[in-house]
Amino acid sequence: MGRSPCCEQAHTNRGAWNKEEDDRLIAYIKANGEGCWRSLPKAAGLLRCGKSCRLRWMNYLRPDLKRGNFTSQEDEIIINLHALLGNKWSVIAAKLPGRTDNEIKNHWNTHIKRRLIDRGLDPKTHRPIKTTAAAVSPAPPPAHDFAVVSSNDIDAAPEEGQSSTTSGDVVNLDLSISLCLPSSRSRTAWPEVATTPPPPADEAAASPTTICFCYHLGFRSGEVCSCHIASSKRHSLGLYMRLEEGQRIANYCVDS
DNA sequence: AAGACAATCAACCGCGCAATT
DNA sequence: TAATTGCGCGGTTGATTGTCT
Repeated sequence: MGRSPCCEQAHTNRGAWNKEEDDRLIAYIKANGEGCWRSLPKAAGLLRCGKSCRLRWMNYLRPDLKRGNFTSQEDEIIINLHALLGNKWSVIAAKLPGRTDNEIKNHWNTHIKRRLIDRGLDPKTHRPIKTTAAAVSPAPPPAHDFAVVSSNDIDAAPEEGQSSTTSGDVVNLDLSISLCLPSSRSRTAWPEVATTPPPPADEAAASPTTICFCYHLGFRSGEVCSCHIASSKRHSLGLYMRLEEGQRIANYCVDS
């Protein structure tokens, strides 16, 4: 199955956007809203492909975007969500109002990743980096290979202004988070927590193997997953997570 | 002052998926 | 059912800016 190019490359501008192009795009979307990106450039009088227009709007021109440096609180949220979700930048961005997936991805790659390495943590798995002996041992289990955590293992929430992850050996997670399978719209496999297909909603609510992150991350039903378990039932579910030896869990709530 | 190098981030690319034809 | 289209995502690139020597 062939795939046609998204636009007529020969007749489109590329590279950095200029002020006039930005103004045209803003004016058009203000007047007409976000519609069909493919037809937008022509309608707006832009020599850009629709994809480029969408990217420019989403990542730079949207009025609700928050510019400027990431706060330490935002960093913590990113780290926690990345530990749970991996490189699901769009999902992470959905929990940080005013931030885009591209911005978060760049911030991760340029700042946070290095900071984790400096702390001796593998930025992919969020676990302590093993020394040479580990190089010849089998690959470590995936970051999302979870086990049940008893509530007795939970530390109190960190004091205000105190970052539990900065202590190095504390895993900073929202223990009210649970996980469900991704929606059919999701692009790639989600962390392999639930290993069986999702049971019907009623059954799922009672099953300890069917848990939903998304609800507790503040997403509405069906927003990022296909789970429709009644919200009242989801609250009774717990977090399943594997701990490395010596690791502790600090209670941390993503929703402020 | 100038060149080399590193860091940053906007923009591009290719792909997967769902919807449409 | 297969082909096509459009959107959105994650990974990567490259231009710009900052810092060091």
